Amino acid sequence: MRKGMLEYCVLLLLKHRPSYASDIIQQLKAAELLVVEGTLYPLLTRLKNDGQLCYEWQESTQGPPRKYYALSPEGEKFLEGLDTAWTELSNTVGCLKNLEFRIKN
Amino acid sequence: MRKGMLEYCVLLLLKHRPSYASDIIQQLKAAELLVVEGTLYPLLTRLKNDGQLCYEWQESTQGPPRKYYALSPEGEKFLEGLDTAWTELSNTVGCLKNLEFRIKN
DNA sequence: ACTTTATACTTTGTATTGCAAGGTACTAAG
DNA sequence: CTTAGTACCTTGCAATACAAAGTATAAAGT
Repeated sequence: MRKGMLEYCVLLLLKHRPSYASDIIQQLKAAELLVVEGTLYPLLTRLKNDGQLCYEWQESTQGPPRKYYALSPEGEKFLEGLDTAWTELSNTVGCLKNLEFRIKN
Repeated sequence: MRKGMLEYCVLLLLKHRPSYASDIIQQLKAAELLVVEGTLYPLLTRLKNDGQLCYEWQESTQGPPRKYYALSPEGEKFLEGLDTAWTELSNTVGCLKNLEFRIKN
């Protein structure tokens, strides 16, 4: 069911604050969404290639440098579209659940 | 983004009322979820093969007979699991959106 | 110096899902 | 007996998620 939602969740996170992959995974885990590297890295690369994200390398005090991703202006517009889609999907499910509710009572 | 949500929506509909494919498509359209035959038929077949749905043929007054699908007891349990997953996903997105809200104001 | 550990980024192969497009079959009307 | 309407089904392709394995950098221990 989470399919396709990851993109939205990652963009929401990055709008809040630019982050690098491992950090994103930790933040999503805090929001109870488990993602693994093999899922996230290709997603970030794809969003960058599509122009929705940009990144810059930053040194780390504890290991190799990190790729900090952030939303591009294009990405912000794209995210607004996803916001709309999410709202509509939410409404649809709510509508279908109410249907179920009505029959039960 | 709708990936994986269709299954949930279809099961919600069928819990409400057993239906056949073309009718399901119409009902989903009424809930503003556009689905096409090439998506729905394989989904129904898969859910039936997994034991979540069962069906029976019923004559129609206006054309060929229809395959009415309904939830099996197993399917009802499965749907409860999806209900939980949906609630959690909703919470996760809400959480991530609030993060965004806080930074904006 | 060299190995180990921790951190971070990347790639490959596979399963699942959604969809466009095309096909089959039954019924009723002309 | 052809046409139109309805309904069901299949095939091939693209996109997404993931497991698993690989590469690379830096710091700490020996």
